[in-house]
Formats: sequence, structure tokens, C-alpha cells
Amino acid sequence: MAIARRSVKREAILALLRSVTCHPSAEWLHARLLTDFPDLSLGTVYRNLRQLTDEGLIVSVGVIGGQERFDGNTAPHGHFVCRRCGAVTDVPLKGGRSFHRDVERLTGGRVQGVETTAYGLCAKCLDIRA
Amino acid sequence: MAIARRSVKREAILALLRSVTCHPSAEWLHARLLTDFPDLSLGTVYRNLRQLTDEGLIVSVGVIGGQERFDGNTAPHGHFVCRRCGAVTDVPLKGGRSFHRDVERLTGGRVQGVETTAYGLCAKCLDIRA
DNA sequence: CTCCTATCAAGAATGATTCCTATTAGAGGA
DNA sequence: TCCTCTAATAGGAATCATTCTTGATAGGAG
Repeated sequence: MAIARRSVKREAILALLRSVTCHPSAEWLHARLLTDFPDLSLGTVYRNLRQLTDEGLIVSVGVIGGQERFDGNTAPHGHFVCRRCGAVTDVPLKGGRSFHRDVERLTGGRVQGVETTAYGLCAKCLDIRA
Repeated sequence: MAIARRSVKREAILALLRSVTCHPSAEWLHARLLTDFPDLSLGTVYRNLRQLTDEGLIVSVGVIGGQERFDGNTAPHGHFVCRRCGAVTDVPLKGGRSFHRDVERLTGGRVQGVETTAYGLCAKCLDIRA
């Protein structure tokens, strides 16, 4: 099977995802890229996000508020997700790869990625609440 | 604000979730409870799962294959999710609460829960593949 | 008994994601 | 250059989990 042909739009999606410190949804990326590619369809964004995820070039942060969120930073790090506003913050991780190894040893499976996520309320939403 | 009234069906959902070692979806729970409560509606399962999650009595494992999965075991532990078949396995966690503390210190927010999940292929799906 | 509130079923509505189809564009060979 | 094959793409329809709305029911407080 031929290696995936390069695609200007897929590369633009990847570049945007890498240039940004937030954790966008497909819709956000689509809206943002529409200025450079007026004929970009949302379906194309979804298809390419999936492909990039399968290739390991990007990472899925999971579904937050009904929308899947992605991260262009594949270096191991954790996330903090605000349950109220949906904001996602990167948090450095100390642990190393011990969990990765434990899982493979205990389950006999192969681990492709580890996601550590804390859920709660961000500082901003704590203020609003108070 | 009155405390949530007790509800037979909510308690049945919670009991089933706690009695089981798998990580069911709303639909699975609904099908399973239908024998005891023939008039249980799927909407009721969703509403009560959300409420139980908000109360911290159960935990969401995240959306896997388009369906949200829940866990009645609220003790800290990690998960291993097979990307092929969607199976979820519990994995003990060594780390302790350092990530929890780090997040609160770095972001100023309040952490309600931490989810550590490894993604990959389970032993069974590795065999099929080979 | 009478509000007031929580629960519930049923089904409609929502909305993210995927699927389908026809079209386009690029690479390699003749 | 022209042809052919294949991947990429747009556009829109289809899918499907989840949420919302409505109307009905029941329990507790006064």
C-alpha cells in the first residue's frame, strides 16, 4: 500500500495544531483554516485529524463537552480539563514511563499512548462561582 | 436546595455499576436493567448517570467508540483501552496524588478527579492481528 | 388536603461525526 | 505531452449517542 500522499490541507491542519498552545476541536480548526482554504470542508478536517492521529503525529485529548479535542504536542504531558468551561491546560508530568510498562506487563497488550487528565474547575471558573 | 430525592432506579443503576468489573455504556446498563424495570427509559439512565457523576459516586472513563463509559469503582486506578475492540481493563496506579497536587499548584484550579488512561491494542487483538 | 419538588417515560431535537458519491489533482509511464 | 491510476477532496446526506421538552406521577412539608 502506497504511503499516504502528501496533502496541502493535511499539512496545514498539522501546522496549525502545532503552532497553537490550545487544544482545538475539529470545528475550531475548520473555522480557523477557512480563511486560507475557503473550500475546506469539515469532513476533510475530520478525515485528516483521524489520519494524523493514526499516524501518531497528533494526539487526541478526548471528548470534552461533546467535541473531540486534539493536541499537536506529542511529548508526554498531562492535561487539566475544566468541567465548567471546557478549557484545557497542559501540565508537566514527572512519572516517567512506569505506567506504560505496567500496563503492558499486566495486560499483555501493546500501549500506543498514555493520557493523564485531571478534571475539575479552573481558577477562572472558581472565581465566578465564589 | 433540597438534597436529591432517593430514587429506586438511580440506586439500581449505581448498584449494577458497582457490582460489575467491566466499564459499561448507558445503553448496556439500560439493556441490562430492562429485565428488572421494564419501563426504564434510556433517557432516565442518561440523566441518572450524569447526576451520579456530578455527585462523584461514579466516574466517567471517557468516550470510547462514540459511547461514554462509566466505572463504579471510584478508588484511584488507571485504565487500558483497546483501540480495536474497545475493551477497558483496570490497572493499579502507583503514583499517588502528586499529579493532583501539581495541577492545583500550577493552575490555581480545583481538581475533582484524575483519569490515567493508556491506549493501544489488548492481547487478544494483538493475536488476531498477528 | 394542597403545594412544591423530584422523578420519570416517551419521543422529538440536537449536534458531532461518519459515510457516500462525484470530482479534482498529482505522479509516473509511454 | 497525454493517459491512467490513485488519493484527496467537497458537499451533503445519514447515523447515532446524547440532551431536551413535555406531561404525568408521587412523596414530603405545612
